[in-house]
Amino acid sequence: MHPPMRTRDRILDCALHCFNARGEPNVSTLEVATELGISPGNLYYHFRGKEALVLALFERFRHDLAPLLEPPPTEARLTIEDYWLFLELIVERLANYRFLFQDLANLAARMPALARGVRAWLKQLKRCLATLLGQLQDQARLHGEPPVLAQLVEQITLTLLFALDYQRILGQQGGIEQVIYQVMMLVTPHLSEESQRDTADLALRYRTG
Amino acid sequence: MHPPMRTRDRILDCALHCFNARGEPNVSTLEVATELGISPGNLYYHFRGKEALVLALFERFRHDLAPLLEPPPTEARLTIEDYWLFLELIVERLANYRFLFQDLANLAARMPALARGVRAWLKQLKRCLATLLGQLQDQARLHGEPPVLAQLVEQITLTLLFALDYQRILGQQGGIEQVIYQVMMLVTPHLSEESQRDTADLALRYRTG
DNA sequence: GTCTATACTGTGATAGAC
DNA sequence: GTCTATCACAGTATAGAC
Repeated sequence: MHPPMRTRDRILDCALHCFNARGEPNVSTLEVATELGISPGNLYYHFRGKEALVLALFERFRHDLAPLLEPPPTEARLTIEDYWLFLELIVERLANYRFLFQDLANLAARMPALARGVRAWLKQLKRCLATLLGQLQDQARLHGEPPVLAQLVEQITLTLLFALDYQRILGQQGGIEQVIYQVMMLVTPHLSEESQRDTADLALRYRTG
Repeated sequence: MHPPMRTRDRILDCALHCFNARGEPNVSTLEVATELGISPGNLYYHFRGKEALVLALFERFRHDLAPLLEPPPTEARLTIEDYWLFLELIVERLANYRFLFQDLANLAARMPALARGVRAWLKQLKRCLATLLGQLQDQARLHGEPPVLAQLVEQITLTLLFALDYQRILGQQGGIEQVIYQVMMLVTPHLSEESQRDTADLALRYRTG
C-alpha cells in the first residue's frame, strides 16, 4: 500500500517520536531532519516551520481519536468492563501524542489556531464523557445531581490531559494503566453498589502505583 | 527596611511577572532586563543564566509556602471551613508562581536540579494533605480505606498542580475559587453527612463555573 | 554594582541547483 | 521532490569601562 512511505509521513512520525521523548521545545527542526537523514531544506518543503508541523500532528491526533468520540451512543446495554476498555482506548491514543499535553498552555499561547482546535476538541471529549455517564445514569448504575456530574466530567478531562505529565514529573512512568485507575477512583463514589464491586475487581488489574 | 529595593529582588519580581503572564519559554532574559530598564549584562551579574533565575524563583516559592506545609498539626478541633480557608492560602501561593506548573515537565527535563527540588516539594505537599485528611478521619468526619485516601491525595495534588493550567487552556481564567471548588468536589463523597452539608454551603460561595 | 559593547551559538527560514 | 548552501536573527554569555 505504501512501499516507499511518503516523506511527509515519515517526518510526522519522527517528529512525534522526538517530541514525545524529549519535549517539543527541546527538539529543533534540524534535529528531526538529521535524525531522519534528510536535509533541513527538505523538511521545510513539506512543513514551512515547526508550528505547521505541530499543527499537522494535532490534526492527525484528532483524526485518530475521532471515531472513538463521534459514534452514536450505542443502544445495547454494555458491561462496566466495556466502558473501562473504551476509556483505555482513548487514553492509549492520548499517550501516543503526549507531547501535546506537556506544555499545552505554552503551545496554545504561541499558536492561536492550535488553541481554537484544542478547545473544540475538548468540548467534543466532554460531550462524549457526559454521554457515557448519562447512559450509566439512565440504567441506574450511576447517581448524582447534574452539577455534580458536570463537575465529574471536568475532573475526568483534567485527569486525562495531565495524569501522564504528572507521572513523568514524579519520575514514575506508571503508564496508561495508572491513568485508568485514577479515573476509576474518581467515578467509583458515584456508582451503584453493584457497579462499584465490578469496578473494584477491575481496579486490581490496573493498579500499579 | 528596603528603600532602594535590591536589584536582585527586582529582577526576580519582574521575571516572575513576565513568566506568569506569557510563559517561561516565551520570555527571554533580554526582555526581562529591558522591561526593568537594566542592561542584560547587569542581569547576568546577578543570575548567570535563565536557569539560575528559574531556580531562584522556585526556591522563593518553596520559602513562601514552607510555613503552610511544615507547622505541626494543630491539636484544636477546627471547623470544616477552616480547612478550606487553609487550602485557599495554599492555592493562592501556587497561583503566584503558576508559570512553574505550566510546563513543569519540560523545565524538569532541562534542569535536573529543579526536578529533584520539585519531587521533594511534592512529597512534602502530599504528606501535608495526608495529615489533614488523617485529622478529619480521626474525628470521624471523613471515611475511606487507606488506599482510597492515598489515591485521593494524589488526585488533589494533580488538581492543585494543573487546574490553573487547564483553566487557561479553556480560556476561562476562573481564578483560584474554581480550583477550591474542584477540590471540594473531590473530597465531598468521602465526608460525613454533616461535613458534606457544611461544605455544600461553602461550595456555593466558591463556585464560578 | 551597574553599565556598554560585542562575540558566540543554535535555529528558523529561503534560494536555487539537481 | 529532494538536496546543498547560505542568510538572518534571537538569545546567551563574556569582557572590560565606569
